[in-house]
Amino acid sequence: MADGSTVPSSPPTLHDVAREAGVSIATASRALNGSSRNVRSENVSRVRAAAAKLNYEPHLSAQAIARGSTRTVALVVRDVADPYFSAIAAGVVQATEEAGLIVTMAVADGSPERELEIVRTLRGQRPRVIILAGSRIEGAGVRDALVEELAEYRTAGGRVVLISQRDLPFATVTVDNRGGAAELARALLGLGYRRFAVFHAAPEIRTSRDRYEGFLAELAAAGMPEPLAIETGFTRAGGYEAARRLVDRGFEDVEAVFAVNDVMAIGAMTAFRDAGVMPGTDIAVAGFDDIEPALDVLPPLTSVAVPLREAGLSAMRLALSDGGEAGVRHPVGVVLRDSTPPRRSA
Amino acid sequence: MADGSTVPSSPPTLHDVAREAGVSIATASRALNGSSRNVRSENVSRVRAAAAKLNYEPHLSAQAIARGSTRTVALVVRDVADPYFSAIAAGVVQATEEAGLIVTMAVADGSPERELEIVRTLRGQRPRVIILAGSRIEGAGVRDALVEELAEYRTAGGRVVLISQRDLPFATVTVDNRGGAAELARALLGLGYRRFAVFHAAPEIRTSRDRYEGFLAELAAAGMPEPLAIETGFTRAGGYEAARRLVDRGFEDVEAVFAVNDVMAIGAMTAFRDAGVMPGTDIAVAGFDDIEPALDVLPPLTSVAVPLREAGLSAMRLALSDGGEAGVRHPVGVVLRDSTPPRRSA
DNA sequence: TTGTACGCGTTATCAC
DNA sequence: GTGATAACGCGTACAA
Repeated sequence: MADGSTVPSSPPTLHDVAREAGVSIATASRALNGSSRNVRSENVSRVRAAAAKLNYEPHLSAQAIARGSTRTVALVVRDVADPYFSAIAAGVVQATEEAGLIVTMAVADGSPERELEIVRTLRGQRPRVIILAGSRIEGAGVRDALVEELAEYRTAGGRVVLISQRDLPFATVTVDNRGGAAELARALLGLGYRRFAVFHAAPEIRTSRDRYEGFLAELAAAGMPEPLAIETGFTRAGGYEAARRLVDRGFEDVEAVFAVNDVMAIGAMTAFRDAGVMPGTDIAVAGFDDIEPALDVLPPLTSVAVPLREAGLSAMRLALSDGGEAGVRHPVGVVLRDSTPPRRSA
Repeated sequence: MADGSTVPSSPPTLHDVAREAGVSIATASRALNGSSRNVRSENVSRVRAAAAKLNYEPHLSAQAIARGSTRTVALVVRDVADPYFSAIAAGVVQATEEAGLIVTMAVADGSPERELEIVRTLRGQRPRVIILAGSRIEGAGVRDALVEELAEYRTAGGRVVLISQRDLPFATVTVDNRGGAAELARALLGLGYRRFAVFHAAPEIRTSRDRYEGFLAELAAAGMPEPLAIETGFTRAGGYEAARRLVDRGFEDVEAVFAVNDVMAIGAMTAFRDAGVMPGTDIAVAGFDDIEPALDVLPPLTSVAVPLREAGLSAMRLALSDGGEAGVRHPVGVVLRDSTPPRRSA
């Protein structure tokens, strides 16, 4: 029972490295990450060698507590599996790793209460940054509680960045949802469509509301009749269900459907087809986001391109460049495809 | 300048709570999360009230260092934006949150070296669990280094779980890739197909290799000629490109394409269509994974259903129920759709 | 340039 | 039941 015992051996500490290198703990610390260069280069290499030999890796929690700040970025999304959020997450993770930081992830699942709870417990992590993507915080008291919580966090030195949620006193990266929807409306009008249905989500979801309103406003400005509005879930299943409802009630004179995001639009296309209604032929369909699958469905989906990954990158950039409540707004662009073919004028 | 100064106020500590409640730090600690029940209930509520009033949240790093263990689960994936991995990640996150733990995420981007580097620095987090999904570790020395690194981590009390990567001395959750591919081959033979092309990825990607080999083995067992193999990327772009190559060379007598995952298959379908070759009509296409978009493309994609989210859940379950090198293997099932219509016998 | 010693916020081990 | 106090692993004055 001399040395070969390989039981729960704990990882080497700075102490071990120092001993191995024959220097003090302080010197070892300085040699490995000292902001001060005041260490004899010979000792530096000695310490580095010892660290490498022992396969030493500094205990991040210990560093955090000693330094008074962590290296983590907390990301809160509605749903990782949704391509919209996973694209944003990909951008956040990339930028975070490039900055040498660590991402922690939490899923709010569309519940404002859950989101508030997450933010509350998140503070225990003492993250450097909190990024909220796709929150749904228009609901009365929860909203205020969340704002207060975030404000307190910021007062303690944290950075808050919201993605796609403006009107809150924090740095924000948005996309021009209203403008994009309006542009889409103009494009569809230009193609000859006149009677629309809009599949939108609950107004608490800001993204949905902005797109919905932008579309409506443009239609109204063009003197068009009000479109048929169907409220449903902000998901593929929601789009599918809304399309079924539309088919069931008989869609009268509706010529084109605008679903406020692509997964809804794609779900709707499949529902139409399942009901024997051919998207692109019997009814036009347009979405929003221009996620990858939009190219792969048939007919390819008309959409509004949103730089999702870029939004994630911007969020981190914003967080690191301690700007105030500034915000960046990404432009979007309509992409016309075969799901909305030109319509022969009535 | 008395009390209203709201500058960088740091978050309340246990000390503050104790003072506010009029008890000692030790009592406060015990009242909030002490495993020992030896605290007067009156004091418990007093402390709880103080904590609530101050909006106290325990410093996780401090707890980690005091307790000697963190509450984090480290997840390493190839790419968050890929629906395959985001589905797995969703499962992992869900199970982790249910267990009251925290997920950190890192992206390996398909590089074994990067993955090794990630695992190395990950040890600094002292995570309770490391989950590797979709690694690519068959490459010579990197593989051994990774195994050694993980083994060392485990010796220090950490739990390692691999998803979709067997043959390594760690707990593993796999899906029956070989069996599923063989079953798919049988099904396609049953539909009357005889001449195949297979789009597969580099053999270092174990998942791809297993599916490829399973498909080949079944074909061979049935006395079929060897299929045309095209190696490409494990992504949508890879599938697209492989399909282009197949079209360019003229695909002779190939009747059906098996792409080793759905995103490749979907990319291939789009490429075929772009080239004027109608998938399902001019050429059959089958994939693997049965991700959601498989239902939305036209024709709907024949695939092999893999319980991705379940795999993520299993991984966490495995990690928490300190089993040894055990493993779970999820069954898969062929789902025939219109992308592989029955073929009139030759 | 280096080492000693203290502090970070928390838990755990003691006495009381 | 409770309160000092010593850890935990590290950074960093301060002194040498």
